Amino acid sequence: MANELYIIDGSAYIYRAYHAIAPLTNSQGQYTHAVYGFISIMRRLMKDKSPTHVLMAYDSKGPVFRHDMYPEYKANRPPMPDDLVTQIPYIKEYVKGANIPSLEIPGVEADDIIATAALKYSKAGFKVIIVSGDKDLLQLIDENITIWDPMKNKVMDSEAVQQKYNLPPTSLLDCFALMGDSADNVPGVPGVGPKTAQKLIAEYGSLDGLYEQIDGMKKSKMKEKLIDNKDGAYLSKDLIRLKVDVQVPDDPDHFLLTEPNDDVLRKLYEELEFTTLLKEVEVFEKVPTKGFALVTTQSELDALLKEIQASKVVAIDTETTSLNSRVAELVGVSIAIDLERAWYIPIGHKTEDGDIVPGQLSKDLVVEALKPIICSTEIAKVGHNLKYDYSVLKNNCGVLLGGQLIDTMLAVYLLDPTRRVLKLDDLCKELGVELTSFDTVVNGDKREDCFAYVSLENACSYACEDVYGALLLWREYEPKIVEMNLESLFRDVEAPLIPILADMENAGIGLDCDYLSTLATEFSGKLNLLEVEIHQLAGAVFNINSPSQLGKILFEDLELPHGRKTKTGYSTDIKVLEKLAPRHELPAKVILYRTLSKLQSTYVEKLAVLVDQKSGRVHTSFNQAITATGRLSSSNPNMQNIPIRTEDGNRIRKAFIPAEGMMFLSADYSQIDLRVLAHYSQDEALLKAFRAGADIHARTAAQIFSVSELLITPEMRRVAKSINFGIVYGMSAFGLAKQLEITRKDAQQFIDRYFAHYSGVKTFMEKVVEQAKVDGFVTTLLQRRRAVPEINVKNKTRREFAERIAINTPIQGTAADIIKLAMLSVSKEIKEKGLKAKLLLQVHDELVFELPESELVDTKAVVKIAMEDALALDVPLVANFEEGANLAK
DNA sequence: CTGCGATCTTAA
DNA sequence: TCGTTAAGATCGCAGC
Repeated sequence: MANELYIIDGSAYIYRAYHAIAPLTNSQGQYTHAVYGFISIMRRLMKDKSPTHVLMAYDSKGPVFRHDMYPEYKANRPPMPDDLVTQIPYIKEYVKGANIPSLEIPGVEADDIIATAALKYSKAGFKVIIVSGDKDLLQLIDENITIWDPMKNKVMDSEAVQQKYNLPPTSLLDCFALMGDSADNVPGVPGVGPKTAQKLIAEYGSLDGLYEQIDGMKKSKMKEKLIDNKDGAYLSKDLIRLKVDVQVPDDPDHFLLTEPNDDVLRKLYEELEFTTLLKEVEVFEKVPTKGFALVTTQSELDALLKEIQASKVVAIDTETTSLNSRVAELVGVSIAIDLERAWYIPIGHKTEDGDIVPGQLSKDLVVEALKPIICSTEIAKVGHNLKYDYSVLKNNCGVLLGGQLIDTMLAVYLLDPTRRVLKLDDLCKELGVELTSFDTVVNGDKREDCFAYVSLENACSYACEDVYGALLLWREYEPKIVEMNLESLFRDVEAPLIPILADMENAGIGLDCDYLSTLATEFSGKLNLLEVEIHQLAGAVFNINSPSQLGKILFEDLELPHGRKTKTGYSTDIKVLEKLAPRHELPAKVILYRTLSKLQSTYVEKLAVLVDQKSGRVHTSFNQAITATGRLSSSNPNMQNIPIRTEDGNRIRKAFIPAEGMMFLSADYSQIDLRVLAHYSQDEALLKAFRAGADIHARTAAQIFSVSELLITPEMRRVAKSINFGIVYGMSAFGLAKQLEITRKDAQQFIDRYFAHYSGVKTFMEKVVEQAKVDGFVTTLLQRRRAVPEINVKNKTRREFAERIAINTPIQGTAADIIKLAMLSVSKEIKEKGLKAKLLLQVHDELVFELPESELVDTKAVVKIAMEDALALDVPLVANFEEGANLAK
């Protein structure tokens, strides 16, 4: 394959970057947007094309030879704006630092350098790609020279030119000469635009041809103009013609692209404050591996134990054969006592043949020896995602990880619950330390138990790096946790929750697979029928699951009135379909199809796949470091959104069954969000309502409709319920109107009446927002914190969103705090009272237990107290119970 | 083939 | 523009 040379129209892209990006400055007031834009374009070129040879061509400063020919050349161009002038040196510095070869030649323009170079090096055997959007360069195109415009991502070759201009590239010069160029003040022939010029050159072949035969042209205004402006046309041709004999190096390898000079770039990015770019040229510290040791003999193990004895805090990490902690087998354990000393104890490393790698201590021996440390309540354990290690040690080794659990993943989550980056190696990178990645150490091995095949030495450095990394993170985060008042939440709530969540995951929940498969058969039968009916009604076969195809059928083929539009087309959501249902049978069927197919794919089919064949149960994952408010989340499967509102949904709930002799007990908090709101706001009416044990929705309805609570209709209660929920989310009149399908005016009236009665709520909301504007964050009752960075921005939409976050997070987050406290308390009580009840699920305001039927009364009493006394608010907390042989309501 | 955004639906 | 927090199925496009 021929070598490729990319020639970049540097000056043009400087201007483009300048205009494309909104003004931006560093803290010193230096404008930086053109630099940033230019660098972005170049980086995209480097990334997308990975060029080997590159030439950056610049215009020269001052007049060029064309000014000698025609003093008015480019005379109408305004001078370069001052805020761009000051950015040029930075751009040139970047090009130098990136080691992009460049040329700037006095008296000629970038186009001339490009033309000369393109011809010269294409003759030398290069494929030349000119990076430019300038049409004047199109005249250079031949079989070895193309032009690529990265902004439009369009490649121009001879064929593309022919298509656009109906002329070969060689005729373009003559064509452009007739047209002239107002931007460059090139006169051309007045009255001749692109269409006429193309036609003339196509007809006469060239400018010379045109003027040779001009006498034969039939008399017209155009003919006169052409004759009158012959000089202008030829002058224009000379101006547009590119110089092809400027001085450029003979050896094309002059333009070999070499590795960028990170020191230069770092200095530049630092000065301009390009933080994202800075990350890429950061220098990472190497992990000091001197203190890492492999433990393969009894005496080494003894020595290790002796060293640990004096430690109050150790970092620990398990290496295993699986990400699933219920089947994972221990391959090795690493332990660190400080940033200088770490050990790796290999146990289950295998050869490719599956034989045990010789020289490893036995698992039983190691577990027995480490047990006093692992289980010790006196030694705190540092680790990243300790829930996993807790489970592995319990399931695979029969030991309980004890002592304070210092989970660095939870620490960083509490410091910023909105952050998405939680992986150990990424977090270490932020601190300037690069750990060996898992992929590197297993060398791309895709087997699930790949770590077992890693050599002892490589495993040692990898595993020791992990415990080192966890210690490093804790050294960084601990002072911040203290400083931000998060210590108690971390130590007394999140950390002790780890084993509880691990136990819930390990317990799983029983599934009636036979029942589930009859359900699957029934649903798929119904879906097939519906599919046929829908296709018949539509008069076409299409994918019902595709909103775009469905939209086309409904609103184009059937010509039904469309509602809301989305970014990509017509909306076909449930609201739209319900509106259409009275007009046509099809949307009604689609609603049925959608709900059933959702149940089928998300629940019926997924649960059957996820059921553990060994236990007959599904084991969800409870994620403790995901949500912005402090709630848990659940995945694989999500046990927090099992359907409940519809009959078919409830049939899915029936598939969950307790073990033999056991039953389910579900306990849910009554109106926990509104009770938290009452506590926060100290609103008299709200406090009174909850203290009186009132039906809060009915009471709200009585207020906003000004009638006795006894006369409240279900419809009135529904409206009140919507408002009560909406309040917690910071809803507007618009939102309420949409929800209730009433006018905005009516909605506003409801809201006004609500706030008139619950005036303390309004004050509370205003205060929270006001405080957030000062602090930049909000907190829950247990000091959980969430930053609200956009609370003071100019953009109204974003600011109002931040305000709603500021209102909702303390409420939702405090409710999350409370149920976490309840989980801790209930687990402790169950253990102390020797009850057999097991906590299986948490669904934000609900706890689900599995327990022996014989212990129902006792367990209920324990759960009630644990939940209702979880935290003392200024209103009572109330838990309600449901029991049964499945999860149906 | 993989990743990702958009749309839609499920829950509290 | 317009109601918070999640998970996940599916489509359809962009890029490899």
